Amino acid sequence: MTAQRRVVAEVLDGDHVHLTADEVHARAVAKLPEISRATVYNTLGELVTLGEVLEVSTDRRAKRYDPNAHRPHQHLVCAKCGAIRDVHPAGNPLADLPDSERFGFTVSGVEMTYRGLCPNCA
Amino acid sequence: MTAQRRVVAEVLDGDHVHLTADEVHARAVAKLPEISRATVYNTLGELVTLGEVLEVSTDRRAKRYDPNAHRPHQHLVCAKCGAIRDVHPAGNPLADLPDSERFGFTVSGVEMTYRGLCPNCA
DNA sequence: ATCCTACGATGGACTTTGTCTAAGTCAAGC
DNA sequence: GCTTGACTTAGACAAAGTCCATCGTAGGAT
Repeated sequence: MTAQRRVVAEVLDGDHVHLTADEVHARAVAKLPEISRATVYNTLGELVTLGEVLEVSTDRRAKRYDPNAHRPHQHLVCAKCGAIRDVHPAGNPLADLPDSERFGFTVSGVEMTYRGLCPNCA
Repeated sequence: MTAQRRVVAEVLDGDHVHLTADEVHARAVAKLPEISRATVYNTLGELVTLGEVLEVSTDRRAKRYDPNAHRPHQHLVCAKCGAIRDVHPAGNPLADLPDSERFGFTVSGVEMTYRGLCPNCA
């Protein structure tokens, strides 16, 4: 556990946090000016491998990193400002895929992205 | 309707077709050698605007273009080889998001990506 | 205390995907 | 035969991410 890794972990702390790698880097630099982009990417990659952080791709721009890796959830995204909320749909979406629609695949998970407008943008 | 646009439309024809822009370009070049990348991008963008083709982002690499724009569907992706199938889950995933989980958003749609292993890779 | 070693950090080059722009081409209409 | 405008082209550019050679440093060995 180096200073660099501690700083990255500190930046990724809180609820409804969905920062891009660049945003993580910018905030890490504020705490530790000499930290490099490569180190932030490496550390984020390790956190993902350890299962401490989830990668989220709600748009085709940058990956976002979600420290809420402990409770399964989906995402709700504002089409205008990009705000992201963690949400918990009812039911089990995996069960909603009939065998006839599985084409012999071994289905192990599903990602859902709800789209809409947040109260500010609506 | 120019030769270039016709070729792009021809490439995007069939079932379970999910080509990247580069793949579309490669196949278009096979039919019309002088077609440029920019024209393929422009034409794909127009087809998306017209609602004839859907953009699909199942991984964080390239966008894919799905000519099956007429019937709503979701996608099932092999984690290993990247094969993509169109699928039709039962139920209405939009209705599964309780009001208490909407945070005041006006929710208008949802994208689902099922992940698993295809028969070949399993 | 000094030297060695190995791991992690660093910066920069590189890759991929996509967009933009300036210039070129072609057909239709005057 | 020109002009106009839409479409196409090639290449430059941008954003996000990965890769790699080098550098620093902490901890162990002498």
